[in-house]
Amino acid sequence: MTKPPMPDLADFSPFRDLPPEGRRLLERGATSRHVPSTTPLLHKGQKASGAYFVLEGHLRVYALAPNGTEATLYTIAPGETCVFALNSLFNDLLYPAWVQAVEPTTLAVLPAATYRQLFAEQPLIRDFTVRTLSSLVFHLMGQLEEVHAYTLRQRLANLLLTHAASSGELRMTQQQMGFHLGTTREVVARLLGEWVDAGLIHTRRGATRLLDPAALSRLLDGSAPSAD
Amino acid sequence: MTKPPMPDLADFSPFRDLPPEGRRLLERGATSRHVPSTTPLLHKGQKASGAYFVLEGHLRVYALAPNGTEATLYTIAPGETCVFALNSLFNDLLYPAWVQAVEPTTLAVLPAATYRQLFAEQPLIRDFTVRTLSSLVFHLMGQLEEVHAYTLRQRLANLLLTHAASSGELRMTQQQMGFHLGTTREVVARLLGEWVDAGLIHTRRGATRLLDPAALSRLLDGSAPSAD
DNA sequence: GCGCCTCTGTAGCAAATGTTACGTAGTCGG
DNA sequence: CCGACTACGTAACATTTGCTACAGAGGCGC
Repeated sequence: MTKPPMPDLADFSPFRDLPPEGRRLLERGATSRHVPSTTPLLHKGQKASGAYFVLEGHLRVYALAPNGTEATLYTIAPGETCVFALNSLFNDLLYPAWVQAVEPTTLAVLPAATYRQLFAEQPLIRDFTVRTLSSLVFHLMGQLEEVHAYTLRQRLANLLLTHAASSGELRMTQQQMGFHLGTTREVVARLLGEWVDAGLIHTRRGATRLLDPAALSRLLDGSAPSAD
Repeated sequence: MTKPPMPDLADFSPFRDLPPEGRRLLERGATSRHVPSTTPLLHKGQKASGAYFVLEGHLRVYALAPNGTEATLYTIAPGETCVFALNSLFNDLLYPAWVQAVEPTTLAVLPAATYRQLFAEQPLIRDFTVRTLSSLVFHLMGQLEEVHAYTLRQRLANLLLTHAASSGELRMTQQQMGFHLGTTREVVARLLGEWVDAGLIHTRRGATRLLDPAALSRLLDGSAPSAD
């Protein structure tokens, strides 16, 4: 198969709309990098060397517990940036989590100096930066609240409801769901099992189909957890 | 008692170092507001109307679970800003948590328009904003990781170690520790009780004294939890 | 001192979650 | 069809955490 057209950083907002001198900076500084699936990109404690932008694919940012269980903090889709980079760029803080490509991913990397210059000179980049950081704060606060406020059962129901494609099917193994929620496969299987018995969902290898989304939603508030 | 000198926003970094036209903006726009202790400042879902800066006192940002348990997300000390405001300023997102004064607190409030103008015109304010957001992202990621990766026992030990004053004493009721960690007083009492028996700490009304910080630190990694 | 309030210590039970251990079923390549 | 691999189902058990209930102890005002 022929290579699909190589995406370019300059095609993405906000870089697309930069004035000429901004684009010239990009062209001079940006490099591109391809990472195969499941490749770890960044370790906890490592220092990020520049601003990373996802052009194609997906990155996953996750925490890793001493006992080996993972928990997804957030994911980064094409057109978005790894805020860890921004963090390190402006703060000299070490990155507090791990990053991994979940599918073959193309990144653009801007050296810290270039990004800082863009930030100083280009209002578009400033707004983009603040908005990105700000959304992330919002997202993280939501996650943090979720962990404290909801049971695993509720969070799993929420995962199914929010991530199911329009077809009503979530294509994800139970192991992946476990990682996502910071728990183990067995626990996920147990909970899904309950719902299968109750006729709310149907499971098969690698996917879960929602049969009664309304009933799942109801699980989210009522604290009465199981069927009795 | 005579009023202590009223702190002023213009005395704090980065406002202190603004050029004259920046300070003029401040003087015209900033208002000051005093909040007594334990006053709720902001509800979840409310929209923040401006940028808040703490001049005196402390604010606490927390999540509130349906069952009533709280969990501190972060606190805001004098000289710091409520990033929620920044969030709402730039993103039109609703604030995802609650805010409360934990002691009598004086705030400065900058209208959104004023802050946006400062951000656009003053490099100092830009840097301050990004650095603030960025530290918060860092902090929240750390918290999120902590919740997933460590047991309550470890998180409590960590709380004692990191928050104890230089005297080796933490002035906080067990109820407050519970709120902080998102659990209940009884659970805190049980864990502290273990450590009292083991001679690691000494408790009295309203305070906990560390007797053997080294032993507490050791609890943080070894997954062997209790004494046996 | 007395009453009232808040903070602490403790015990026992219930629920949620993690762990261990195995068996089954789908998928793929030969 | 066979073997290997991966994903899933399930059961029993250990641990952790939350919840209820109550008793004692420190502090404070009267």
